[in-house]
Amino acid sequence: MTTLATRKLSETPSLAVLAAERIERGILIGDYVPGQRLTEEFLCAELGVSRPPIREALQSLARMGLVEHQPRRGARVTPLTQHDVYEIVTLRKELELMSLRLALPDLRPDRVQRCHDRLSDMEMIVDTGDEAAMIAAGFDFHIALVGLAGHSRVEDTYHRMAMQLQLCMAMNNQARRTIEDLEGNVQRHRDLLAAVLTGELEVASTALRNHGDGTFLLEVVDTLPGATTESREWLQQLRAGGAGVPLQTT
Amino acid sequence: MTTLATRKLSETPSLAVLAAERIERGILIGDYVPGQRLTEEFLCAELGVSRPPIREALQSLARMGLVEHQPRRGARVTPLTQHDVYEIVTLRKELELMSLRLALPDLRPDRVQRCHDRLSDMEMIVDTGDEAAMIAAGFDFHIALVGLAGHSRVEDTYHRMAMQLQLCMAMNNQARRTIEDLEGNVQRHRDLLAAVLTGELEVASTALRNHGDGTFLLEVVDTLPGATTESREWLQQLRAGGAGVPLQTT
DNA sequence: CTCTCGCACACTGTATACCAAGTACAGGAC
DNA sequence: GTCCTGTACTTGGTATACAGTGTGCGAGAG
Repeated sequence: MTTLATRKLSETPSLAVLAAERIERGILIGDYVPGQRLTEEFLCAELGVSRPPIREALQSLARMGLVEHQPRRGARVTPLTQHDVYEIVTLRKELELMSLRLALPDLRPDRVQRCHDRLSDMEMIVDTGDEAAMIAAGFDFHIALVGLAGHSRVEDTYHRMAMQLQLCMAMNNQARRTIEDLEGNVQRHRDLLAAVLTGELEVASTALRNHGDGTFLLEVVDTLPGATTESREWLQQLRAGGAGVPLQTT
Repeated sequence: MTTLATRKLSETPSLAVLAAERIERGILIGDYVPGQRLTEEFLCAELGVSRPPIREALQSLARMGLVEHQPRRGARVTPLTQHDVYEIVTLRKELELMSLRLALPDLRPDRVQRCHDRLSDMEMIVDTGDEAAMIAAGFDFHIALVGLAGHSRVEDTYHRMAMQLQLCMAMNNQARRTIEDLEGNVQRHRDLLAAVLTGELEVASTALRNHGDGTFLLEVVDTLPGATTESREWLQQLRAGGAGVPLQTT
């Protein structure tokens, strides 16, 4: 057990934060699967910390939508429904478009630089071949992209959404599927950034639309429970218009 | 002190939730003003509960954006900047429009009913003359309106935003300003719902635009620190186009 | 054999006490 | 007047205890 408490306490990230990171990673990696109960006692033993920090971490994860809190029953990894996937994907598109609308009239050099930095991170990961890291880095890039708008609340919301989308991908991974080509993946993001930096809303939003859809989810999404009228309709449209759309998501 | 622990335990809302409600109310009423430190010990004494529930409540409020948590310094009521107000108002419009786009093609009777219910609540409040309750009820109505889309993540985000907007209004109240006419206020919301129920996006979004802007904030927003390029530009546009726009917000 | 009731266990929600570490402020030295 | 230092206050974390509730299992009835 542990390693958590062994990190130097002086470098201030609280144990609750560290615990949250660890659990989050466990969820996104697939160590903890959707529906699995996460009892406080178990996590205490696993991470070597006492209950209060664990409770705090679980709250934080609940806010990110990665775990669900049931009143006297504790927490479990959020079991996503088809409707959830619909919500996540539609929210994503909406937030990205809103950000572009806000950002394009006045692209700030420092914010653009942040995008380039995230792109550099991705390039460095290509060599390592670390697929999980590439996925995470891809999301960081998208967050930086949304950050172009300088709208912290939108960025926060996007961040939460990204976590949940990663959870979707984690479920997908279990159903066998990986990023086929790391370098190609980076190139796609490079192209997207270039399109955004033209400053043309039309160009940027088109690039965004073609960049990646929920298409990669199509295989798994049918197996999920919790279909609703909305989710079914969305899925139908996605299938109808999905020809020629790349299979990547991040 | 107290009354909190005296509520029957059997009806299960946890002490943390109750504490959060109480503190939230204290903030929105103006008992606790922006920037004020909220020490755990003080709140324990005030609410008659121990530290763990208080800490949990503060976390929850931090997530709603009503308090700010500083690493070793504790929590304080969020001191809003001009940029924050800009973000809140723009996010609001965006979320409401998104909801309408999603909802109008297929208005569900049960969700519409919920809007009517909230409207009824407002009507009942007219007689009591309780201004604070009217403000809260107004927000509940708007949340129900957003709920027409059946998109829980958008609704959640809207809810958080609404809390922060109420915080803005609380600041405003201190600078003297109240709802002039409760019945008129209800009527405005009645009209808005009617416009939405036409099912015409154009009609609905126009009604939304005219329903209430950040206009009521114009007096206070200048006194706030933290102006940015974005917030200044927004404010300018608001002033330019603001003629004839009602002064209400909720 | 199946269904239901009830009981024991497991876990959360809360309280309490306590320690370590960091921040802020006041007072003194230069 | 400025800088430094020590002290008080507060948070972050641990340990422990306990009550109440949900869960699952087993025994007994039909």
